[in-house]
Amino acid sequence: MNLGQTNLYLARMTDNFIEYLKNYIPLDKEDISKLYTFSEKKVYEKNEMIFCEGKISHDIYFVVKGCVRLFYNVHGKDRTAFFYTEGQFICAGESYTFQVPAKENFQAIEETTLMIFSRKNTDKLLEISPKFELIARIATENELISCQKIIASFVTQSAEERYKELLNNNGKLFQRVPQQYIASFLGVSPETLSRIKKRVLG
Amino acid sequence: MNLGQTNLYLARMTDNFIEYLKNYIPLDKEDISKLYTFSEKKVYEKNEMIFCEGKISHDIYFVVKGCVRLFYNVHGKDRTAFFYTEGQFICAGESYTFQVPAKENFQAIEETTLMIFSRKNTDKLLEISPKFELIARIATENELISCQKIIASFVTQSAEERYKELLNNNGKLFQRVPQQYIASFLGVSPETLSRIKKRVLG
DNA sequence: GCTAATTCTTGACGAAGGTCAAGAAGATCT
DNA sequence: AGATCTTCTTGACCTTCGTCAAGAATTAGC
Repeated sequence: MNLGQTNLYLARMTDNFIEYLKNYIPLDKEDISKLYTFSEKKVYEKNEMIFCEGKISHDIYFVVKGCVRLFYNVHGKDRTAFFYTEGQFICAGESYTFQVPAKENFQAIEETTLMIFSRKNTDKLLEISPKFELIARIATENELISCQKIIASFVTQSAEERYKELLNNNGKLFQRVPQQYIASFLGVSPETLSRIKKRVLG
Repeated sequence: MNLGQTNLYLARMTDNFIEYLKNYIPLDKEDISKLYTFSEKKVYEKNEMIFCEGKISHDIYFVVKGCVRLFYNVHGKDRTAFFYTEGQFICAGESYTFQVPAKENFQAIEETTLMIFSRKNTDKLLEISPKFELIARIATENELISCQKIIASFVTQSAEERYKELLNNNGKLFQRVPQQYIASFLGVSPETLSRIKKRVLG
């Protein structure tokens, strides 16, 4: 791939970012230019760590392309709690909000392009225009809704039911995410997920 | 209790509501008067249903006094997923945001006083002043953080560990909430919680 | 394309949790 | 306070899941 192609590729990815935000609210050229001024783009390679537990989070990330997993460290083993794909914001909420050390780890599962908004820049954007405040609120609301659904699934469903639902609603995830990560997302061991799969798919 | 006492009591409860909001942001007299104009206070008796699944949610609630449980109906049995106490907002997020039928049920566990904000009034408040937009965003952020913690606890902890943590961080809940509700919140049967209790407390 | 890692599957076994049922303890109502 | 209803506890049994270990399949690196 030559440089010209690479630039074209990155330009398209950046457009995706704006397209995703336009789902929330219309943006004019000035808004878009401000977004670029107050953000930074970064490409992470497969398995690269984006953010590690113990640090204080100063950034909000937006997935332009790729897939990120959120995992926690439990007695040396890691447990995946969430996946972020194109169009989603990533943030270690408690650490970012209250400036306490984070328990979260974020890792790129595949080559992943993120827009990064520092706290300073985010605050500036929120001040500049109520549009960005609205985007922030809607993005937060959407993430809250998906978190509430996950909790509901833990309280109301068996591991097998959660597996079936994930297969129906987000089956592509199985194509891009190692099964062991999905297992812990579903709250079971890799071996159990393997057996559930066999049982369900025959 | 005579009428005079009742009014005094309700006045104090209402002040609590404003006090809680002042934790988010300073409010002047005009803000406070607007909040009263665009909300309604209602007292629910013990075990009274506040909102039932299948309906479309048009309201956000704020707990002034009392305790509310969120539960889902699973094959005729109910599973408690969350408790709301003084100072928290309650909302059937997906239903309220996208106007689809809700899966959530909200029930008062004790006599409970709520401030009710209709969608219409909420939108009006958000338009009137960026202060209310800020309150909305912070309240949403806080609920998101607590949801993320719950998911983390399901993914990283055993039922016994979740029990111990709840005992440490929110032990009062055991004084006001029937144990069977806490059991399903922890993701286990009432019998299992009973055994965990015996094991942990001796 | 071959080798070396890594990941996934399978079996065996033990630990943990669910269910049913019956009795104890606690709450509620008049 | 006594009767009734509900909730909590306990035991027995069974199902499900986790763990360990070994082999199969897939992926990654050279």
